Amino acid sequence: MSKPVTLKQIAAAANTSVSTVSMALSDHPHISPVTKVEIQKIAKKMGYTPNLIARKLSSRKKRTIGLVVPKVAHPFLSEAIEAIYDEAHKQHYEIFMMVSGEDAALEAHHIKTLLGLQVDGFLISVTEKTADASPFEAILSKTKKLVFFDRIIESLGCSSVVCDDYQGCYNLVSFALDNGYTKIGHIAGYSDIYIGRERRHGFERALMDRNIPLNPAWVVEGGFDQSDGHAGMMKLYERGPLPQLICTVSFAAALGTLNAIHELGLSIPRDIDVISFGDSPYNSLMRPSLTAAHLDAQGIGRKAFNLLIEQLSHAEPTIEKIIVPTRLIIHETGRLPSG
Amino acid sequence: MSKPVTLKQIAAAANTSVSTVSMALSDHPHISPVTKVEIQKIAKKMGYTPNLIARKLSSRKKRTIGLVVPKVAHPFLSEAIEAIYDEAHKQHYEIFMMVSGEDAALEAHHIKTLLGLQVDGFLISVTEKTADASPFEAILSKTKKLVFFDRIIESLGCSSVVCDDYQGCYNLVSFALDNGYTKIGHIAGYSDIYIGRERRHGFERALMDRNIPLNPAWVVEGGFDQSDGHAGMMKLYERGPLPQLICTVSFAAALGTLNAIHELGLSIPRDIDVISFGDSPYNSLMRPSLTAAHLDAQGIGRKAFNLLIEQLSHAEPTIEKIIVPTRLIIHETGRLPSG
DNA sequence: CTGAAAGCGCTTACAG
DNA sequence: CTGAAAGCGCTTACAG
Repeated sequence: MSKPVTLKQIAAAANTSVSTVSMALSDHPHISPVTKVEIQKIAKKMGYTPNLIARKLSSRKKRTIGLVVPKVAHPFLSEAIEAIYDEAHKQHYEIFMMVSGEDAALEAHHIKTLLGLQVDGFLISVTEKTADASPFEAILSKTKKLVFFDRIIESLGCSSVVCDDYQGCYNLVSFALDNGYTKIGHIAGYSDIYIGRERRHGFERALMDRNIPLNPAWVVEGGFDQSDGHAGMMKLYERGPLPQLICTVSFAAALGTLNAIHELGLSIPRDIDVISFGDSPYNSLMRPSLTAAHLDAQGIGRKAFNLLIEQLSHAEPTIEKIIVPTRLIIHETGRLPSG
Repeated sequence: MSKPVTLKQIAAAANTSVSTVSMALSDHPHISPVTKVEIQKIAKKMGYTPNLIARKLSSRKKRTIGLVVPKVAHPFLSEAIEAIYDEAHKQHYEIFMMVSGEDAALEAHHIKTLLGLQVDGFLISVTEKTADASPFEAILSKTKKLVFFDRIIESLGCSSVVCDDYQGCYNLVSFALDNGYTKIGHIAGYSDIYIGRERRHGFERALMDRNIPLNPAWVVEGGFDQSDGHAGMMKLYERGPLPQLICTVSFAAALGTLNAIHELGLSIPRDIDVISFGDSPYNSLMRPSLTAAHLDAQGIGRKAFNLLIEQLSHAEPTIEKIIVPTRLIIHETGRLPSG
């Protein structure tokens, strides 16, 4: 490493002091235009790159926020992350992102690191397994701001931005009911996870509101992944008479469900039909394409960032929960009840 | 912000000096076990979190690498990013990631920021539009290490990790040829972009090696996105007699091509068939599922990281280019030539 | 084994 | 308008 150029060296070259150079380079009003131009020219010629680490240490403002996510290669999260980065750049903030890999211990470790990196605030989407709230309490106890997005910890009473799991699933199932379906099942997530519970409630409420009995044998919990959808479908099949239609808790679960349907030699919509909470850009290319509730990942990312920035300006902690509606995407499925 | 606890405060509480506390906390051999335990206990009780910014400034080792990517919500990149983060964590490195959003000016700006953040080295996948090599030369001129992955700048003669675009496309097209196809078209990227050129060469060479004439009317360049695939297919249709099969330059382009085929009322494989350079987890769910060349995004990310780390240990710059083979995924398409 | 001191590269009052 | 000085919180030789 050839040593980088420092203010000191520029000061020597310009025959002036470090503080003058510092002020000149940051366009401080106390410095005369002439010397400013002069110094800036010299700095450029010497190939000066300010040491941001030193700047962060000595100045009050950090303009950095810590982002902790469970995954990156994930249809929802990758979009939310991109939106957060974009929004941060527009507002001249830096993002330090850490990836927990669905590992709660690693998540806690990353929070500690980010705290050490002196971020102004946190944007966090928790692990599937996060149970211990103490890492988050540590953030709050240092009076740093924290906004959860998508995956939250309810017990903490923090600000958060989530999609409307309950209403979105309610609307999705209602669409099928409006089209004449009555026997509807649910391949669900876990009820001890917020989004799983909310979606399931939406499903149940849609049936209740139309006085349609809920058949417990048609509801199976198991997770949010493709393999969980596959396992769920297999379990429903084993249990006996199938419902007419299944609402899956995620798009990935829908894919697994479709795979299972395929393997079982069943056909859609004759034997069974599928609608999905969660959409994908690939959906419209699939045969059949699935009627689905679309989550606004970018909107959630943007809103989470802006909510955090807003809270940064208030000294007293305020709690705000933003619920972003889902959008019903009507495709081929969910429309033709099989007699 | 309640001020964070510092070494100074711990030293006061422990009735000792800052340097002793510093050494005790970092388990330095010069400190007696008794005081170490004592100090560590006090530090814990006071809720000490080391200021990593200060540590980075005063110590030689940074163990931080800068990652610059054009996008995050991208099937290949999101996987590569995740693998890089994972590998970095395993080797106790931190990643500072910046997203250029396919904007070359922003990319240059991010590089400057990362340089200011004193990263040890760079992992970069360039923008589609990156033409000016000077930001990268600036990195090299500061004798920092730089490894390109996936999207590279050839003229720079840098270390890089890419997939085998040429051979992968060659193998993919050869598969169709082996199955009896002879009239094959190519919806290509751009030839002024490395991957576009390489894939096109692979396509052409596969035909040449079997003495099959190349019909220039069946090759259309236009880009790598879904919309480009759609436009490409439309253009081919307008030009007159279609080939039997089209090899697309990317999976996204394949999706666009399929959409266009659908709109045109054509059927697969009767009227036209499609194979794709680039795969997707959704592929197997599609009807038809596409025979495709699979890119090992995780492998490329991991190899790029490890190559950079290896180079960090050598003082003299060494140039190494790693080419990761693609894997042929045989699905429904590319197998049944229509008479 | 412990501590005083210098230094990392910058910013920011404070004098002049 | 310019500069000397203190300080950000740590690490690292160097004495003792």
